[in-house]
Amino acid sequence: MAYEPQETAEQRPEAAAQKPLRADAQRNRDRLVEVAAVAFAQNGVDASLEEIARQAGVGIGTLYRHFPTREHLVEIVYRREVEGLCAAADDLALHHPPDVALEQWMQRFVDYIATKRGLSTSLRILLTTNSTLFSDMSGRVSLALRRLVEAAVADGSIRGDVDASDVLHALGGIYSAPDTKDWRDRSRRLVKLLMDGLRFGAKGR
Amino acid sequence: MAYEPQETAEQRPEAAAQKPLRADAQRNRDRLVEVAAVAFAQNGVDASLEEIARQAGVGIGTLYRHFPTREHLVEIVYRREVEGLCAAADDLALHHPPDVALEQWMQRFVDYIATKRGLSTSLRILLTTNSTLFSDMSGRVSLALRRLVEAAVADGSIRGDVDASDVLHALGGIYSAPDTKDWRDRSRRLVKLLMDGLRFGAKGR
DNA sequence: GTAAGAAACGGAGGCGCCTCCGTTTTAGTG
DNA sequence: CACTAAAACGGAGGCGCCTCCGTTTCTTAC
Repeated sequence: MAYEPQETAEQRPEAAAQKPLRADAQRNRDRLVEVAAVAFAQNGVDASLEEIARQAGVGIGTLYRHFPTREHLVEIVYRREVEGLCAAADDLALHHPPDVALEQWMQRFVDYIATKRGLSTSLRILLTTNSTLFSDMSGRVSLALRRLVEAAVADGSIRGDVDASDVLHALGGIYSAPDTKDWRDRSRRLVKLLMDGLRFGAKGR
Repeated sequence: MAYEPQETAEQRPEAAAQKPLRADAQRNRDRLVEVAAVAFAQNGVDASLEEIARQAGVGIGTLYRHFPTREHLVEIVYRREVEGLCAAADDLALHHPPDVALEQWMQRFVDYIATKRGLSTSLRILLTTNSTLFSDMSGRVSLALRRLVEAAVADGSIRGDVDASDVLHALGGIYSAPDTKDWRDRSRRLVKLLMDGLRFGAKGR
């Protein structure tokens, strides 16, 4: 049960430390993940693995060598998307005023959730089976959000009496909203509304 | 969300009220459930449905007509087994002194849990998806146990300062015990131990 | 009985899963 | 370069899933 979270990947022999892949292997692996991301978003996690292999231009054997089970592949795709989402936060912060960056990031968050709605069952299984994954990922997301919010507060473009967890909480409504046709539009409106609320009462109004 | 638990099956048009099956259909359905119970216990819930159909002497199409998905079949089997377990309580109560009836029933409970250990993942999914099923079934079990315990207490063959929930709680250890080879023996010993504790301090000691 | 319609049957067919292993590609080494 | 071992590839094959629809069996009414 004891676990030493400080040690680095190199020191842990069992995970993530594996030697660099051969060039062709790396190439194929990347393509598989890329194709899988699209396929899962389009057809849900039950998308045909054979089809994914075909579209990536590799044999089904190759897919299974890289990802022994469907869940492995789903997990990798999920991690990659969360990382993309967090990276976008930094990127937006560089190229926009803080409040705009925050708003755009939240819109991206909506898009991200949108692709995950079909996957809910399977993701839930994955996340209950592998709770490390969950805390890992939600930690990253809230960290990214925190930076955006704090920058916007510091800059005076949104009100000072809120923090990241308030905003995340407000975004929570997106999850629970019914799965209707207009879910996406509704969510976008919610983000706009939220931003108006955040901007109102800012120092510089 | 509102739900009216008092209404009978006949009054609810959508469920369980369906007209009696044709004789051959009923026969086949029963055989399928019976075979499936054995197959699931032996090979887990991933047992081949084609094999089940074959062993029941029907075509795969027949199986799918009766049970549109694997989960349907698993649910029916599960319900049937819980009902069998509860019925056994009444039966044992008729043919044995109360304390013996209780002990034997607990041993049967161990057997029942034993068959469910392989199914845990799939059952968990089923039970989280369909929480009615869960409360339904655990309600029945604790009711059956309550009758046994109360009879034994009334009769003076076990001590009077316990109730059904105490006993159920004590049995809880069975679940969490590690899944070793000797799990069953260990659990049987646990039941014997528990019974000794219950008999000790009874009026008639 | 028997005739007719309804209900149920069953298995072929098409697809996806995953394993296994003969073939090909890569990355070192002289 | 040329050679070789190791790594990676890929797809055939065997199995299970599930649907679809032509065939069989049951039930009801005469």
